[in-house]
Amino acid sequence: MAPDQPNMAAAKPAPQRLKQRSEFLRAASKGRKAVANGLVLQALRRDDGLPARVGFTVTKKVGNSVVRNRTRRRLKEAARLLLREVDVGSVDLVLIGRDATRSRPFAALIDDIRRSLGKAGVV
RNA sequence: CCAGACGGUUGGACGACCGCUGUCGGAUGCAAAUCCGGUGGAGGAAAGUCCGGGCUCCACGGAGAUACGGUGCCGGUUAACGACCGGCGGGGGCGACCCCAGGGACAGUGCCACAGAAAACAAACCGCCAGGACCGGAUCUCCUUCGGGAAAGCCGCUUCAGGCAAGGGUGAAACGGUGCGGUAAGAGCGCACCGCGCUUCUGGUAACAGCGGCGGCAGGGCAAACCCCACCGGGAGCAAGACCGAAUAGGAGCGGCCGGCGGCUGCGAAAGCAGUGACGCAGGGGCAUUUCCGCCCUGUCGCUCGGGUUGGUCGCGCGAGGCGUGCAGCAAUGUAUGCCCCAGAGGAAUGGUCGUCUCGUGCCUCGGCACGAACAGAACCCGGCUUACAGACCGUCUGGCAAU
Repeated sequence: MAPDQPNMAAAKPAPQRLKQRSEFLRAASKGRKAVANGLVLQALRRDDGLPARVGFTVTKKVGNSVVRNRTRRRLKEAARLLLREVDVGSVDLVLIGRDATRSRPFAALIDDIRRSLGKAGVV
């Protein structure tokens, strides 16, 4: 297990969260949408120079609260790890969990997000 | 050893890396913050939201009545309860044990389908019974003109007015059951036992139980139909509620009162008087404080109405608290004492990934390889109840089998 280089991580903090319902609705109606095996991505470019923000949506259709918690936590962790190395600029991202999000291999899940960002024209 | 009953505990373990959040300490910084280190971070049900409380706001003079809702054997426990514990009664099981919405049906109203004669003033469909009348039959006796006639009891049919409720049949249920006596036939009509009601005595705090006595016997079921009786109960809920922001806020309407200067309107030759709440000034207030500048509001008092409640802080975790031990109690529980501080989010943290082990299932070369890890996620807190739950472990007891 290779220890992290102290100067390489650059102490990039976790991305800000989307919190307002109106922000979610705006991303859904005006943003671009990309569907992958493990998730659905909605992306809305803001062009205001502020850092990217991420929101998560897991509906009750996916399962009970334990299942929904686990689904959202995997998405959250995958997004955190990916956005640490990929700069997406000023954009609002909404990650929507699906049934497969829970069982998808973690590396594949990260790759799903990466390719969805490309499809949505963010990167 | 097998089968079973009851109670309790537990609810995967360890490590590495990368994270989130509360808190403590330190460093940097004017500050906001950032970094480093330590430490805490989901459940037995966190669930359903079915009861009971704390807490908060609203309402409320006392007492009673009524309405509505709830509870309902007895005693105890508890802050309280519809909970719990111990009993009682009824039912089930060979047993350990389990189940029960368990006050009142002589206060009243109502319902009881189908079947059945009848479902609640008691009554009588098929029946059973002695009697009267008519008819028929055989038998005995008497009379005879030998054709037959008379009379008696018996049997049968029909019918009349009665007695009866044993038997049949219907039903979940029909004025208690079995047996013997009794009778025309029967019937608690009489008797014995059982059941039921009342009751002396005994035991028990009580529910109730036991022994005895008396009564031939009250009277169907449903109160989870209304109802009656006893007891209990204000309403809404942390999106409660409080503060900050922004506070002396500010806006609209109505009314009262007052009027520094100018302006405007009316009267007047003028001075002035009256009106007009604002167009300007002065004065006053706010933007943390002082000076200047700037911006905003503004006569004052009262009443009414509407907008704003995307933000921040508190409420918010030392509590009917947890663990251990002693004592009291059959127990629920109480009490004494020692130790401990044990989540606090807010699109909502409590995690993500990988590895080793554990357990389960499947496959087979018997040692590995795959797949899987019960139910389920705090949201103000506490006591219960209910529901979901893979597996593992412990204790007590019952019925068998075997051995001693």
